[in-house]
Amino acid sequence: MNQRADVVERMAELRRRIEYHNRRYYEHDDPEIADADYDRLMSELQSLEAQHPELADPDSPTQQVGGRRSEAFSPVKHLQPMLSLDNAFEEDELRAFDRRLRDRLGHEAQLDYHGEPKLDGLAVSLRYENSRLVQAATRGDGETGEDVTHSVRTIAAVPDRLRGQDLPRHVEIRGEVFITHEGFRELNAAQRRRGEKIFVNPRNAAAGSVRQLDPEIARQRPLDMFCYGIGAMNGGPNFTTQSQMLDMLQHWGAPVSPEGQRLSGIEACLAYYHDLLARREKLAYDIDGVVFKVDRRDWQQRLGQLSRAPRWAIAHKFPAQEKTTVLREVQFQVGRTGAVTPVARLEPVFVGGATVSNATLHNLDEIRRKDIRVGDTVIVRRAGDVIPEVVKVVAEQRPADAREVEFPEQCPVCGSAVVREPGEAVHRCTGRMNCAAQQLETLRHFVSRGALDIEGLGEKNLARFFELDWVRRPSDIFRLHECEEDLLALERFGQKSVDNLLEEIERKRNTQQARFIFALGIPSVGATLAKSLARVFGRFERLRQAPLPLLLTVPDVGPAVAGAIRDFFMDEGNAAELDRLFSGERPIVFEDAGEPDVAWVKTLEMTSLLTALGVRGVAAGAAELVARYHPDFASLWRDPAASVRDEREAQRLCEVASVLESQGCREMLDATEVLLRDWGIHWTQDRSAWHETGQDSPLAGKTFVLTGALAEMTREEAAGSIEAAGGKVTSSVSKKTDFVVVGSDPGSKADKARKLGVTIIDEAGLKALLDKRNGN
DNA sequence: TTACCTCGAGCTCA
DNA sequence: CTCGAGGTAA
Repeated sequence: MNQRADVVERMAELRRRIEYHNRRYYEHDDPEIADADYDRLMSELQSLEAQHPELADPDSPTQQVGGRRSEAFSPVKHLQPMLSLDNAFEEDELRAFDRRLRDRLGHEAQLDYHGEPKLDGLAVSLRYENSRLVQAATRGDGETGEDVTHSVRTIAAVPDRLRGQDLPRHVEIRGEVFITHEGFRELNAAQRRRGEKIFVNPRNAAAGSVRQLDPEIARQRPLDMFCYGIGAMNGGPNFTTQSQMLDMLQHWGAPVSPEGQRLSGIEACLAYYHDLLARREKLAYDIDGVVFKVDRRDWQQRLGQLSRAPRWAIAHKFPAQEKTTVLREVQFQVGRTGAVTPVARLEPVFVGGATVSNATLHNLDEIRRKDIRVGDTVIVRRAGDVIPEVVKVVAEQRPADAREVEFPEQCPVCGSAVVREPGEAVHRCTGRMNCAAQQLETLRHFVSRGALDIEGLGEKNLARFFELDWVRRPSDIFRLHECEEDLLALERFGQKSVDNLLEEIERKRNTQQARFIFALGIPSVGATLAKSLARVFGRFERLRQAPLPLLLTVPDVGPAVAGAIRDFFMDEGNAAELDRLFSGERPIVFEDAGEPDVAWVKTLEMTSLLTALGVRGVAAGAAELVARYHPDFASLWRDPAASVRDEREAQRLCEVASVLESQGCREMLDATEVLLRDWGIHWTQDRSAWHETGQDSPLAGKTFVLTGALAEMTREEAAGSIEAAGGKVTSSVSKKTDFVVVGSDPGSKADKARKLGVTIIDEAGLKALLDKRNGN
């Protein structure tokens, strides 16, 4: 069977040739063959590998990420998510960070940190496999970014291959791509010479360059990079500190900031911060703060991370740049829900890398608090990275004719009364769908991305159609085809545009219920809640008909939200609009009209059964629980072995029990108690509370006193956990107290505990106790 | 909120 | 060539 040997040989040859051409391309920027020929080699190899899976090889070039011409901007999943950093703006916050860490680590002496400047560029993750750069990706949402290999590869500072021995099989190196001041000046000079666009700041120039499609343009741009961390890594050397890791990166040939320093203790960090702040102007590139990381890796690991940022690092931001400018006017914008927002129109001023001409003033209280008047000279900054903010008024420069801001009593758009609900900061226009602003905003929301997502119906076009009276409410969108002629007559609307738009609208007649519910723009119903409403009710019509108590059974729906939903559907205008959307020749059609959630149906049954039995006021959660796990309601009371799966559920069962108690349903109450006891829970009538009586809990029967603020939970939460574990929480320390849990800033209870010789533990100690009990 | 890139399509002039 | 839309980043 010579054929097989031939195949093996051909595959080896293909792999060799592809690797050779990869080297020419990647390392020497000097491809020898045309793309098409290269692709032919690649596809032949791919098809051979597909036919002979037993000959596949993980090291084959077909398995390499990035390939030769990875698809520009296609999504890339980071092997390890790219986290963001927690920010500190004041010294206090930095000190609090240090304190938090030392408490958590139980480390009284000072901590070693690694400090480095926080560059103002864009974050990029480089992926090296077998020492070769195979892929570069932007940060994206932290999980998934965009493939920018084609342009990042052209950055001189980014090595195509890592040097040295003991390299990892693969590694993600994280860093910041930026442009120096000098590079920026030269780039703009060149742009001007060529009559091309001038960039407003180095950051945008860098970001723009990285997202150039043509790598040759990127190559002309003075992009630079500093690396500061490692994501996923497989193999390679061990390192025990952040500083060591950076040394290692440098050793591999990756660019690392020369400003990085190891710092002992938080005072050294502050000194470092002030030093860099003073030298900020003299640095070759823009920085917007300093990053501090716990130097020891094992401590980093012990500290772990929160949802979005590691606990062991923080960015100490420089104060935002501020400028003064003149407030020309205050205008009032009316939003979708009628909220009237004051907006400052400012004399344009360049601050923090961008031109600011508008800034929200939030509400009337804010205006009065800052005593902002029209004509005032104000201090403006770009706070928290992006949103412009009027910091304060320069009182000395107030002109004699400065005007106080008068909040309109009538809506500036429709003239309806503007009211302010007691307890709310916002003013609202009462015009509802009679108000053009609210109509237009409603439409904008309806077609927006998370909603029906009608492409081609962007802000500009929508506003045009609105003014022409073609589209005043959502149902009009689906009648646009009736004005096809008029559409064609419009400026910049040819046959193609019209076809595309009408086809898109036609497509979006079919949609999902969650999108549609979100699209309606019911106050406090966002994308997430819309999803759960769709799931729970199964059919839109049921949601529409749902009475208040049913709405309240939905997770995350409380009285306010339930009321808002009810009000929306009760409104006659809304009802008529919905009828229009669902009637006619081609109504809105749901692709996912399904049956309601079984648990929810059971909840309803359960609720009505309890009601029939004369039990009133059963908590929604309890009803939901019972319904979910005991679909045959009656069996619950017959089968005490039925499982209750966790403490929350047990607690809810207790709620049922307390209702049963109050309603005098003795028989059912007894059954409930048996059920709870079976799970090791003792329900006490007097407290309507519950706790575990299990013997294996170290907390069982112990008495706790809590004092001081806890970092991770409130005292109430801690008390809840202790009771759940069978312990007891009291308010004052006595000889009978077993443990005193001391948080930060403890009161006199800690002293008393010391005097009485009661065991003192901290939050970590308490957690340890609780964990032990959860077993395992 | 602003700045930037890409894409499709219309507009304009040769 | 120019515009609007759509997307991304900070």
